[in-house]
Amino acid sequence: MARGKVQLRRIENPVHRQVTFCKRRAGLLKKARELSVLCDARIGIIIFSAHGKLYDLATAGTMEELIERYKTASGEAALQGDGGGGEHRMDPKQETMVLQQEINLLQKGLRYIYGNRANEHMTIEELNALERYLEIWMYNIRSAKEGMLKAANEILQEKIVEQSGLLDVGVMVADQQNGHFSTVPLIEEITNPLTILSGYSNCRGSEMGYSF
Amino acid sequence: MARGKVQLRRIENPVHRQVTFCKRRAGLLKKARELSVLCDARIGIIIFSAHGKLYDLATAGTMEELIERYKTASGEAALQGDGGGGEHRMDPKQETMVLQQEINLLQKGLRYIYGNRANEHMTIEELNALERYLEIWMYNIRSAKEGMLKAANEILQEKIVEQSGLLDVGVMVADQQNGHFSTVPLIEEITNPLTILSGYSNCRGSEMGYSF
DNA sequence: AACTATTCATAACT
DNA sequence: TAGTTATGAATAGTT
Repeated sequence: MARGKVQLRRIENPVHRQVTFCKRRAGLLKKARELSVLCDARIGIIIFSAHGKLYDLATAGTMEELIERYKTASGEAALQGDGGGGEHRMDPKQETMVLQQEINLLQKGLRYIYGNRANEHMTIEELNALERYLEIWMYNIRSAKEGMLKAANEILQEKIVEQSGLLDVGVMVADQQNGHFSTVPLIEEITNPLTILSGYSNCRGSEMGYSF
Repeated sequence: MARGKVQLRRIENPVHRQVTFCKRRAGLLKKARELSVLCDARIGIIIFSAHGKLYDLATAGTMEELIERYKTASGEAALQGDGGGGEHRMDPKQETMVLQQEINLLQKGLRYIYGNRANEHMTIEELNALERYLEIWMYNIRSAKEGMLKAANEILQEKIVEQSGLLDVGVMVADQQNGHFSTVPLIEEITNPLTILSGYSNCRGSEMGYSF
């Protein structure tokens, strides 16, 4: 790649080969980290040198998690046959894996926050991932509450349509703007399960115009 | 790398992110193949896109073989397994109880958000509690990140105390407004002291005495 | 998908 | 083993 075009075959000189291995290995891992950050991907790399030494990288969580997820994801549509790549879709098993990964991260986060930070180390990457989860959660939960509020108001509206009027609805709306609305009285009045639909989303809050 | 230096953080524009993901993924796999050939190495790469699609590469044999070899080489000291437990070095049992409660709620929340909402009912009280947890978490995580940034800045400050100074503060401010800052590469690339922002907006932390 | 202007990675050299 | 440099590669923005 410099001072002479590279020949795509094994470097015979052991010294050159070793030097190139170190340099290119570093370059490869750097590229992987960049790709992971830039494009929000999770990447695991396993490198065995010619002499059998292991070098690895896992940009999110642990290599074990990635391997587990890989097995799940590849096990389904393992009929690609090119041995060098393929694409797969999310399926229930894989989603379960993602879920478990998130739970692990959340538990780790809990220990980190409430426990001794000296005993629980989180990388900045894990913290960023956790923060992203939280943003998504926050959005979903607020959407769910909003939906509940809407449903509750409709029910209340029905119940009191022939009675005194719409006074309490205004209160509820005002509370909604605050991000909260009073719960216990509301819960006592709502007797049916509220199924909320806010749209399952992979989006993060910032992309949805939601500012936390 | 071309027509403008790359910013080492997540590409917000989804189209750009997708295009970059494709290009860089191809580049990464090419680099891996080259390294494998040139230096006689065995390389496995697992990539999960942000949307969960799997892309992989195994330069020798199968990925399964590489994984097996990885597990052997990485040592059997891998003792995992804290799935659902509050195994905790911290003594206060009460804290463990609280922790377990939170985990249960969080798991329920995950199932609720990602799973079938018809199978998982959450009361509005639970949603509110979850929201409060998330707010507290968000605060703690951002505090942790801030602390890391601060520590990194102090180290950087020491290293360059006799050098130029305060030029690139704007960059980090922008990053913080975005809620993210890039991680390892950042520390390597930022050569100026960085100013930390304190205080967060749009969050309620009244229970903790935080004003953000 | 194809095309550059640039930046980046690195082979050879020191 | 580490640092420098000339050069080839990768790729961000654009068409």
